[in-house]
Amino acid sequence: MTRWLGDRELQAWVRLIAMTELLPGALEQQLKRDSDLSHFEYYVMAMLSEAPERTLRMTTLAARANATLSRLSHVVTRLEGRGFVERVPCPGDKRATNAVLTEAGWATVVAAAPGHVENVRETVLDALTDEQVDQLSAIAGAILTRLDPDGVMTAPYERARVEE
Amino acid sequence: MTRWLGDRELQAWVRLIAMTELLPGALEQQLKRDSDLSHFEYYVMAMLSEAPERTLRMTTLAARANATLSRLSHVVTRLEGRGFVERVPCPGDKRATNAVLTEAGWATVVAAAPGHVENVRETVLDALTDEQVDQLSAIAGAILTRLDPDGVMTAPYERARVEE
DNA sequence: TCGTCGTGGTTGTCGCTTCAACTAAACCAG
DNA sequence: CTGGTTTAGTTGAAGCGACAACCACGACGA
Repeated sequence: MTRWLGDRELQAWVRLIAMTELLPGALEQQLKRDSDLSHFEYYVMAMLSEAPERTLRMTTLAARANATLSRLSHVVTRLEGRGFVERVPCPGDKRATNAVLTEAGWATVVAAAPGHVENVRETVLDALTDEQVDQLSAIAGAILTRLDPDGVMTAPYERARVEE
Repeated sequence: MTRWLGDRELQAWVRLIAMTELLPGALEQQLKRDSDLSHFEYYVMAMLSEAPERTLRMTTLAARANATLSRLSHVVTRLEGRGFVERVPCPGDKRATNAVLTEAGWATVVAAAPGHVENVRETVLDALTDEQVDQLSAIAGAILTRLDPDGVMTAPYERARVEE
């Protein structure tokens, strides 16, 4: 016997769906327009920009960006073509590949960041009270526990950040 | 001067991103596996199943499913090929097309629904307290105000629902 | 040191979404 | 009722992601 959704559950659910459907588009659009990057490309480069040496193993980077290795590989190929990232064979393990953010890539992320952050503020954070921001954090955290039990994706942010 | 994100804001943001990245995949996977439908296909058919006569104008349906007309058109073409939906010229306005859910389509949604709802419960609702469900509703509502000011997408659900 | 299994990564193909162009019908001004 | 604009929808090409097949290297037991 199925437990159907009550009114409040249904409302929360429908809104969540609508949000997850709409939000990516909004981010995508701004980044594409202002910096000619997809959100995923931006995110990948952002992860690299914060890594020591601006370098990360493909596998690690994939986990951080929550992508399959395949997806990442394709994207890195494109980013490499645009001169934003470089592939460097990993010394020590010859199977492995390191992705390194180039100077041009760094400049691109740095240029894209303010607009992106501004967009995030406008569409999400500024719409919420401080209290709601914390609630959202807790809620998303709880859901992620189901979705991504190992917390691979958010792990690097769980600790306090030093700076941007 | 950019207002960077504080720790709590950053945490909420990263988690939100992770969630919006992971959630669609989780839904997709279950529906694909159990009913051979994409979430979007399911949603389109679900909208039709609740409409009077199981019929909706393409434009209306697109708004309800938060899709472009183009995307919807392609999907309806595929669903038509599988015998789940039929296109019927709209009497009254010869420009318009009505999409109608067939008997087979109806049967398919009805069969898919319980598993889908169960999945939604498991991955989202059961992870939250009753209080959090309401908070989520409010938060998503606030964000949607920015994302979709006219509330086209969620409108049909804003009023109390009769049943599933 | 050889065979086997597991890991890290790449590549090709297919399906879906987006975008731009296009058709056709309705509306409307004069 | 004529020409221009808006609305409704379709279509084809192009790009991206998922999946599966694949290769290369490393680890490990015999």
